[in-house]
Amino acid sequence: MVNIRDVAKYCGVSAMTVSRALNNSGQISKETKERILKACEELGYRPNFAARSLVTKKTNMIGLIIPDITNQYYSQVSKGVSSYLSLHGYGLLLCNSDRKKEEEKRYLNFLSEGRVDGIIIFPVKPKKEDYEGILKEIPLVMADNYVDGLNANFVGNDNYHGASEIIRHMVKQGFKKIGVILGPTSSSASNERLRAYKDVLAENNIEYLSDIVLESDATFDDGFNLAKVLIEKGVDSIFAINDTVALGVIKYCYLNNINIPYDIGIAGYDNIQQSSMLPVPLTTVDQNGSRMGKVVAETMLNLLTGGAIISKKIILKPQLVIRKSLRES
Amino acid sequence: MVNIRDVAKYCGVSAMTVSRALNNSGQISKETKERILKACEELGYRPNFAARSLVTKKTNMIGLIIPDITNQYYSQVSKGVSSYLSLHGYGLLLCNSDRKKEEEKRYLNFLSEGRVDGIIIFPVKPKKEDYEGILKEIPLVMADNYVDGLNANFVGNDNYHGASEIIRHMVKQGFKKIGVILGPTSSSASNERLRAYKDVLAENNIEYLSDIVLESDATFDDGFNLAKVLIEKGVDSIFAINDTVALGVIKYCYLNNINIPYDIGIAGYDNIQQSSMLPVPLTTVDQNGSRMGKVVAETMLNLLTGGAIISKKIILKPQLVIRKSLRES
DNA sequence: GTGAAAGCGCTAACAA
DNA sequence: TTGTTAGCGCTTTCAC
Repeated sequence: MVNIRDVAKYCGVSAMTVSRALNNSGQISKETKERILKACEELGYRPNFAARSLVTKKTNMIGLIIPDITNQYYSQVSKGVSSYLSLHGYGLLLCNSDRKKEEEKRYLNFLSEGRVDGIIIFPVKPKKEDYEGILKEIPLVMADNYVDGLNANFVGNDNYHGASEIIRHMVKQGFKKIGVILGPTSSSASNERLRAYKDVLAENNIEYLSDIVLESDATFDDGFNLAKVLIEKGVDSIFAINDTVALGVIKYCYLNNINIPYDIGIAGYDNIQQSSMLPVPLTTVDQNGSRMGKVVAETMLNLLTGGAIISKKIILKPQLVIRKSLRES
Repeated sequence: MVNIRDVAKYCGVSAMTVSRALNNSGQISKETKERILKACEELGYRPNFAARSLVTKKTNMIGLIIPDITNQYYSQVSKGVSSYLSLHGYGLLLCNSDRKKEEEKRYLNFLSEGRVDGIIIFPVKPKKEDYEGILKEIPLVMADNYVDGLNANFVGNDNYHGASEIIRHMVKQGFKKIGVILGPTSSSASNERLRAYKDVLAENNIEYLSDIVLESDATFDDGFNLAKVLIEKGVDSIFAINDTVALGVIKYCYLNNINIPYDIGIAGYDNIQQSSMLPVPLTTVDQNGSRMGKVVAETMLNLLTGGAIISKKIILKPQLVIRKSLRES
């Protein structure tokens, strides 16, 4: 592997001059610069990342920890992050926590060896103490699940708003016994949506029944399995914590000849691409993962460059997407 | 940031001894080792990645270049790669080329600064000369699109086999004028499937009509737009290069009240999760992205550890998944 | 079983 | 405008 000194020797200059040519730093005559750049081409010189980052203390890398890359919301987030970073000369170190706390911890450890300049995390069942240590060591942006009392930058979706909108729509469509499939209790997103659910029921004088509000790990299989439970309890509709769960519910209905939306109404959350192409298109809430990705990456880079941070807490407004799974209006 | 010398001083030993304790290398008494490890805990010491990799010339990082992370096949591949790497102490540097050649090149450059120990690439419109240079510098595993004459490790899906199976099934179901939406001409996957298409038609004495075989960039929108073109040409069925394209076709049919499978038969490729949950479930070919991810990562690590490589060219067999979009058997 | 010296490839700071 | 020196934090080599 050819190094900076080989180039220097080849050009009859010092290593420092080559470094300057490559980094546009300091004063350097146009001719020598061009000569050096040409030599780098010819010799196939590539600056050594480790050496550079050892001295500059910068990696131009950002770590992204997400629960599940095969979930479309997160893949959109990843794409948004990736595009924004790439545009600004940064690389992405992707960590798929698989919704496991231990994996998340392992990755946090892995990243904290100085592999990245900052960490963006979409945490699973977050607790304050999990992130207090790392927060002192490396810039951190948290997303989706707010951790109370943690002085970290946060970008969230307005879950209360999104859920209120869709539940209100459900009530307006005439549904009265609305079953819910939540995410884990430690998920603030899930809790906010539950709060909205309760408030909208109260607004409409509908009794809250805790036995038709179920907790889950927010997977497709959970949707499939819990649909059975809820339907046996006589709900007239189901609000799923995300579209993937809703797809599980829909699969159950499909296999059991339960008509959507007349036997049962279904509402999702996320607006994944396929939601619009179902037998009965899914009414859902669009969180715009790609926008989230961009914003979270932008926040990170602002943090790194010390640029003005408008707010330590950014809340994005999701949008209700009305389709046919809650009957026609 | 606390470094190895701080730990050494704290323990009253040399930096070297600390290094040994951390790496299980060389001889070291059990007591000192434990004492040092405990001190590392206490001081919150984290080994510096850059310094370590500067001397060892290892990063424990693998770069993955894929066309589009929001495509489910690639997100499954990514998950497969990620899990396997994580299991073996490696990290994943994800590069989303966005199906753009220039992005791919930029990433290749970025990675070749010694940021990773090896590169796994799912190339877009690959040409031999694009990879000859990089191949000399860093271990490379190519996937999906074979590049003729390039002496690189390759993992592919048997596209000829997969396409033959599904086209044969189409013919058996009575379809005679089968329109095709291909990927780019430079994609060997696409070309192999086209070859299978031609061979199966010939086998069955069906004339090959080049005007119902269209090229595309393999996106959802391409499926939607080209469906119109093909249907106006009077095809009785469409074989889409992937499920995403097929979903585009299905959306077109849905919006135009064209009945699947009676007005038109649809076949996809990839078996993404949602294919089974469509109004009319999609007959497709399962490439098992997660298995592909695992195999490609395994090949990479074998390459790095110099372990026996069974073959430089691994071909995985995909599986025909029969559902209802080509009528019931 | 442990330590001292050297150096990985680069850039910051200062000197010329 | 260019060069010299030093050192980033670690491991390799060799000596004890």
